[in-house]
Amino acid sequence: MSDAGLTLGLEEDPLLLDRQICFPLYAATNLLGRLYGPVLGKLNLTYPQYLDMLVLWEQQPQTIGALGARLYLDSGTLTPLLKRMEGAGLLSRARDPNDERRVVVTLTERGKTLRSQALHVPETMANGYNAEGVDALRDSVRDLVSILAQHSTRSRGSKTA
Amino acid sequence: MSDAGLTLGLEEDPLLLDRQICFPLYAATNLLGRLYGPVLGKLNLTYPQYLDMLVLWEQQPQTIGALGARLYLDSGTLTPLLKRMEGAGLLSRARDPNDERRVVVTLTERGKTLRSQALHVPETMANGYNAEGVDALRDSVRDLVSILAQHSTRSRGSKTA
DNA sequence: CGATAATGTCTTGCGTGCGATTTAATTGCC
DNA sequence: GGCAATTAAATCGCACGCAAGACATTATCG
Repeated sequence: MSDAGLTLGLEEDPLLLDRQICFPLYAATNLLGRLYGPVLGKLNLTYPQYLDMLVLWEQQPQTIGALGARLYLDSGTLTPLLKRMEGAGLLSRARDPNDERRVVVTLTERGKTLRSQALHVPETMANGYNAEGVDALRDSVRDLVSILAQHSTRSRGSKTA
Repeated sequence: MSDAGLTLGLEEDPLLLDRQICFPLYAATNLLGRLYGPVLGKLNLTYPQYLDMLVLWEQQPQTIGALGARLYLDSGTLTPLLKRMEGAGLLSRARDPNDERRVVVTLTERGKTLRSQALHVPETMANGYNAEGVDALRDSVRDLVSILAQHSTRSRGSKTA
């Protein structure tokens, strides 16, 4: 109805794109995925698959639920993703004999070996940027993630803490 | 081959998930989208559609290219998205008579009116978080975005600067 | 003026993400 | 032991996001 012309100096338009925290995060994620794409493509990995491998290279085997807790994803996303990676020969999926509800993901030799080829990815990506402030930014965003995760009903809260 | 056991104190494993800047950004974006979802659902908007509307509420009409430059997206993403929004009656799309290559996006009355219902979204989302540090974090991520955008061949660089 | 290059959008194919539902297995509870 | 509640994955439908290519329009250059 009105033009909202009553806002004086103090309260600015809350809908300005540049006031949102969500937009830079959204844009940065998209841009980063675009930059990672060609580099990871040489390893026949997509961006989410790469993140999955990072988790598995750290600890392995792991259940789908544990992977999801770490990456803040659920089985609706992970199941098809892992099936593609299984098809690519990077890992195998099998029901946990002790609890047939769970599916345990195990790296194949091919999956383990790929790690050596991935070792250069971080520095390739960092090429050109000075790491100044990046560490602090990463920690700040990580703090935001932990706050957001608390407010999330999904992503099973089976945290270690 | 080897276990990479030669890393002494100085150089840690570059593939640790917690060393990556990309992962918190990825997780934060996903979590944020999940939190925005239900709120925006009441306005029959998705998260990317909401960002689109933020741009259009600021300036309108705009070409698809201009929208893409602002959101760091290309027409491959925007065209189907805008068609859905057109189908929802929020906007109209028409070729620019002065340059038939361009498509100009114009808000309908319904699209303009929706803004008043969206005004409460930012504070609804911020509910619970203290804005302490959020502004600084937003600016830091924005700086990262502008750096990433420079390295991106896509997202037509027709910047105002 | 005509051929060619550049530009802006559309289309296609594929891989996520997510809400919602379904199915199977385990836990609780009596 | 038996049955409801809970849990873990899988499945389904939909909406992105992107690379690559197709297409029409405009600009450029000889």
